[in-house]
Amino acid sequence: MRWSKALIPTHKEDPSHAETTSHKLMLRAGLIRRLTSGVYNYLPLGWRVVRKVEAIVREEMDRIGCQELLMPVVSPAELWQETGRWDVYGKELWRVDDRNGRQFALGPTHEEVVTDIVRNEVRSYRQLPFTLYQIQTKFRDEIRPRFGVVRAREFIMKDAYSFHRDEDSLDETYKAMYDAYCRIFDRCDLSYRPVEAATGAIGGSASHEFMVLCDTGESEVIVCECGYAATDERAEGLIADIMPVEDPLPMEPVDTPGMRTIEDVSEFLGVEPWRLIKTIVYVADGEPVVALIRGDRDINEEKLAGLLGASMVEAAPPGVVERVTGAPVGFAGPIGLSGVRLMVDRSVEPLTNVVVGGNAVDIHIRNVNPGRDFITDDYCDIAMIGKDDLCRKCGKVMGSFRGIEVSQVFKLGTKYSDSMKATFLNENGKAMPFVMGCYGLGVSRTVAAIIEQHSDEYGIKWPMSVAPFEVEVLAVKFRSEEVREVSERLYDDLKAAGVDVLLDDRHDSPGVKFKDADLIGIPIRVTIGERGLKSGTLEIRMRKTGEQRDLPIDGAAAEIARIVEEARA
RNA sequence: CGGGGCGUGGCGCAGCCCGGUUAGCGCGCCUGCUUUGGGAGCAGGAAGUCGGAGGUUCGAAUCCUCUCGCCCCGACCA
Repeated sequence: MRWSKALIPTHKEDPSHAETTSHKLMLRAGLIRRLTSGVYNYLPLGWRVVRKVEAIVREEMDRIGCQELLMPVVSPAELWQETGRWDVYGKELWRVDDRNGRQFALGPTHEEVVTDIVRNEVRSYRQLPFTLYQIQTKFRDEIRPRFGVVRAREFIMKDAYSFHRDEDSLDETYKAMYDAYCRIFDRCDLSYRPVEAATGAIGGSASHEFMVLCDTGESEVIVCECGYAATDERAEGLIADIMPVEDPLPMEPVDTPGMRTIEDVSEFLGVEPWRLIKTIVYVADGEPVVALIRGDRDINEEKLAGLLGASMVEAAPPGVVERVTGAPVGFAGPIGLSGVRLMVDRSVEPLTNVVVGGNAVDIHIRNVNPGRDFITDDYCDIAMIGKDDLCRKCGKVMGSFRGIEVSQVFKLGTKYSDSMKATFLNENGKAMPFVMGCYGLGVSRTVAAIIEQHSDEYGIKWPMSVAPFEVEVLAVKFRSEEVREVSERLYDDLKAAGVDVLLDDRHDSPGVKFKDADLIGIPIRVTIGERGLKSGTLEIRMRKTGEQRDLPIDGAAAEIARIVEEARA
């Protein structure tokens, strides 16, 4: 490609509305342009990178025996209603109507569609297992798109779905996919970490996310030196017990007029928040549930939903709270409740003489003792992880880092095959639901993640494996016949050698061309100028290390092609 | 959805508070000449319904009302 003919619109100044490194550089280097909030054009340079990443993904998917296919972006509402996700997915599911008012979803993920294919086409256990994948534009109507393509409403994703006769077979593919993902991110030269993850709206029994380490990342990961790593939504920890040993005192109701929050009550009664029990009423798939946790901690709704086996858990509306507790919001407590399931976090167990809501207006109760004043069958973990929590595996204090979630894999089990009645016949002729796994990888997000980890104050430093071009031939003073001739010959020779090469043949001043070269970050820059030509040399410079040296013009193309070959992943 | 901010040639911004010639600046773009190893110089030039609608006024980029869009923080969320 010749720069003079290419659409590579670079900018000298940072765009005013971009905050993160990758967002700024993708705009400045002419990789992307915003069309509207959370929706981007991929310009030629950006698209070349996307294609390189896709190629790596395809190679690694094909290597473990996956088959590529393409499903439609648009799918009918009925399919989503079969699994209940038409309602569960919420506003993030981008819905559209056709001219007859029929409803459709723009696919955010394709479990329903792929399961529909498989239930119609696959009959026998002999055909199992297999994995289908696609690379496609996905839609999620994000509540707040941000950071350029990192959280976009329209983005490019690789999604794969595996089908099995049993859990063992799923485990095998899950492991193979996990390993393939490691190879993909290694080849993209990313520093990443797989971590245990929550399953969220996709559902299923186990899940990992691959996190690219990055301070501006949106996700928080909890890690322990023993090797434990999980997202903050998923992480389990031991909440340090700070309750001193006390003798239980008799319960005592107290007037707390208008004191509805932990903060209010804590201040009003002069007790620390951890000496209160927070009581929250939820509605889980239509059923009210009461959750208890130490007053200074928060409930993790994700964990609560998991333990209840519910697909949707949300804070109960005031009406439900009143019906369940007999009091308006702000005075709920565990004492005297009946006919409602009680979920008690482990942090409550060691508490003595604490304050709870009195289930009556303007009343709280002091000196409540779990086990004596209310009973639970079992203490569970429904706590949002906290800063000083200890590792459950080794007991040490855990740390955290921030990251960009570039992919997530799930063991779905039969969640979708059950609700969509997707079955195969086993050896005994019995209809069994497919056991499924699904495996997403954000391609466009991966591109941004690579930039986050590979840039400096001057611009991007592409790894060879994903660079839009492998070599840039920078002709200083392209008007000079000698320079032009050598540049053109090198350009042709490199192309002939199968190297992706960009020739900067613009009639601009050297400064402009050097700055642009640094900005777009092609791994190898070859500078051809009158200065070097006098001694029969050209200069080769590595963007990543800054290392540079002169090469004799004769044989330069072969030498450069060799270096490129060596650096390809 | 709550809070904050911003919409002025392609990009980055000034002007607005305190209304008053043809709305400016830097970069970019076009033409010509010179220049060519780290964002060149000179000369000439094109390009803006000041986000949109309504209002106040003799007069609105500027004041008022409504509206649309964009960004940030939060809530939320594979």
